[in-house]
This record gives sequence, C-alpha cells and structure tokens, in this order.
Amino acid sequence: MSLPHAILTALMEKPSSGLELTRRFDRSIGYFWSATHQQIYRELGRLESEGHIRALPSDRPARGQKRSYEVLPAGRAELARWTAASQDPKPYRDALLLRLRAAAVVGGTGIEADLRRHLDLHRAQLAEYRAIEERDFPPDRVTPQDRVRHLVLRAGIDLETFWTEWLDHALTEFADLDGTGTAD
Amino acid sequence: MSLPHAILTALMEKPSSGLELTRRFDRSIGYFWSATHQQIYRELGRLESEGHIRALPSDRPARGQKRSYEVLPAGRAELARWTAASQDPKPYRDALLLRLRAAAVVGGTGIEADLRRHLDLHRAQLAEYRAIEERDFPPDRVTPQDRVRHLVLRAGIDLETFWTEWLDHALTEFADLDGTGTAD
DNA sequence: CGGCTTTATGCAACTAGTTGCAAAACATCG
DNA sequence: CGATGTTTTGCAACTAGTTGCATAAAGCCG
Repeated sequence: MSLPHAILTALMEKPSSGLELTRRFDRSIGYFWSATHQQIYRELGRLESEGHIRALPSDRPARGQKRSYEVLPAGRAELARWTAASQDPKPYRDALLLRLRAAAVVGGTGIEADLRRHLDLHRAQLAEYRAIEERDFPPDRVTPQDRVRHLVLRAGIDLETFWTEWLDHALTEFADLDGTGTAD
Repeated sequence: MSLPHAILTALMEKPSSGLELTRRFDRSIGYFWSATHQQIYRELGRLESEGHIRALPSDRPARGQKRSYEVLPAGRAELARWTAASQDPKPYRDALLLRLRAAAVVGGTGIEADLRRHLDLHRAQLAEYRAIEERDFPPDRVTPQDRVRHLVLRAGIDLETFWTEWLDHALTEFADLDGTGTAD
C-alpha cells in the first residue's frame, strides 16, 4: 500500500496536477515506484476524500481542466507515520530469472535475444542515472536531504550496474553453451 | 502471467502435490517467484482444466487427500513457448527506497531500525544462497543445466550482496547525519 | 469557423496477488 | 473410542495494478 505515499511525497516536493505527477513519476519517483496516470487520478480522488490533500482553488473546475493538489497537514502526518512504521520486505519476483530456470528444464533456445534486449535497457537506464548523478549531485551542496536522495540514486546505479554485469556474464555463458549443445 | 509457468517448471523437475510444491517454492523457485499455497492450488486447478497437467492416478481422490500432478506434452509445449517468447521487463518497485525518499521530505526519524532489520534479512538470505552454492554446485559436474542454474543462483547472491552493502552504507550515512541533524 | 491534435481527467473491466478461513482425511494419545 | 492436532486441499473476499477506452477543454491550422 505505497502508491498514496509515493504521491504524497511527490506533492510535498511540489504541488502538482495529475498529469504533472504522471510525468514526474516517469522521470523520477517512478524509478522505484512506477504508476500509470489512471492509478494516479484514482488515488488523488481517494486522498482528497480522506482529507490528506486538497485541490488548489481554480476559477473553472471541470473535466479536461487542470486541477492541482497540495498536501494538507493530515497528509503530511500520514506520510510521516508511514515512513517511520516498520514494513516487511515483500517477496522478490523476477520473470527473467524464472524463464532462465525454465529454459534449463525445457532446453533454452531463443532466450538469448531477450537477454540482449534487457541488457540494452539496463545499460540505457544506468546511463540515465549516471547523468542525473552528475547533474543533480555535485560534491558541494550536501544538505542532509541531498545526501539521502543521493543514497537512493546510488541504489539505482548499483542495481543497474549489477544487472548489466550479470546479463553480460549470462550471455557469454550462453554463447559457450551453444558451442557444447544446450538441448537436454 | 508467470505463476503457471513457475509451476510447470517445478512439475517438470519433479511431479508433486500442491503442498509439496508450496514447500519447494519456499526453498527454491520462490527465491525469485514466490507464491502462497492458495495461489498454487488455484493455479493447479486451472492448469489441469486447460490440459497442461494431470493428476497422477490415485485410489481415493478426495479433499484432504494428496493429489500429485505431472506435466502433459501440452504443458511442456506451453512452457517452451513462454520461455522463448520475448517479454518486457516489468517496472521496478521498491518500498524501502520510496520510504527513504519520503523520509528525505518529512524528516526521516525511525527508519534506521528498519534498515537494520532489512540488512539482517538480506545477510541471512545471502548466507543461505552461499550454502546452496557450496552444496549444489561443486566445480566438477557441470552439465549445461547446472551452469544455467548456477547462473541464476549467482544473480541471487550478487543481488543480496548488493543489498547488504548498500544498506550498510545507508546506515553509516544515517549515523553521520544524526550527528549533524536530520530534521528539515 | 471546422476539423485535427494535444492536454487533461477519469471510468470500468480485468488480472494477479493477498488474507482469512474452513473442511476433509489422517495421526496420536489418553 | 473420542478429543485434539496435523496435513492437505480449497473457497471467497479483498487489494493493488493493468488495460482499454471515453470525455472535455484548449491550441493549431487552413
């Protein structure tokens, strides 16, 4: 149950409309908590009806008309509560690893192209994170907030680094196997 | 849509009942595709009705009575099809990173205990993976199947290594911050 | 102006995973 | 034998995320 808190966080950083939030999720928060615009609008409605956020006053509120929201004290309190509360890590799921295990059993042909594709995607993501690091985290200007944000970005960078390295390794392993024969 | 394929993979490796599958998921496949027994039973029913698996003949089939399943040719074909088909990586979600980002905004107190708890869990998981590696993957006996499985295990080990290192780093960072003052 | 595209909001149906609970068979122990 | 506990199977309701589509306003272009 984290989407409302992701939205609260984003709105604390800057009051926004649904579409603006969607774009910001695509660029930033979505790196570790993605959401579609449909989810976001639905959740904004809920958060408003619960009194956690409110729409900024606008002359002509209507469908197709921009509606910006800001966080109310109750919302901030809820976010602080959630942040401090202990949470169990939720079970890990990774379809690619599962497919590889399945490939080991049915004789894996055709999975290599997809490994390569994933490698490209992870490389691109890694490059993007590195660019953000260079742009937003110069060695000076290290407020506590910056340091925490940098820490989060570091996790993203290290994760993508891991995946690129692992996929690279997996591909050489497969190339090797195809020489010997993969069928079982 | 991967649970049926996880189950097919497990049943290819060895025909099993629902409860046996549940236990095997807890120990092995569940490391990257977890499932509860309720999910597994539901899915076994579906797979059977689709003709992908069948119950092994038993004298007295009834509720409370063990029912083992084996994969039929159609099931094997479906698994091979799925394995070879290209799939987009699904968006990453991580509640802990989100919480940290929220903490940067509302002033993060109280999250450290949970970081420590997560660190312990990841350390335990890493130790478990390392034990499996030593037990199941001696340097000799390297069939193609073994090599692919080892590759998958390596991913688990490297991921847990990453998390333990990152959490360790995060905790020293936080200790440092508390000296300077975290509140915003 | 009239049609086309973009911006913006939003509903509804569907899919997948989680949680809570229960029932049938079997084992054990007094 | 009967009470109690364990194994095994399973239903039902709920929660969260995905997909497909609809609607309204505003901007652009000929």
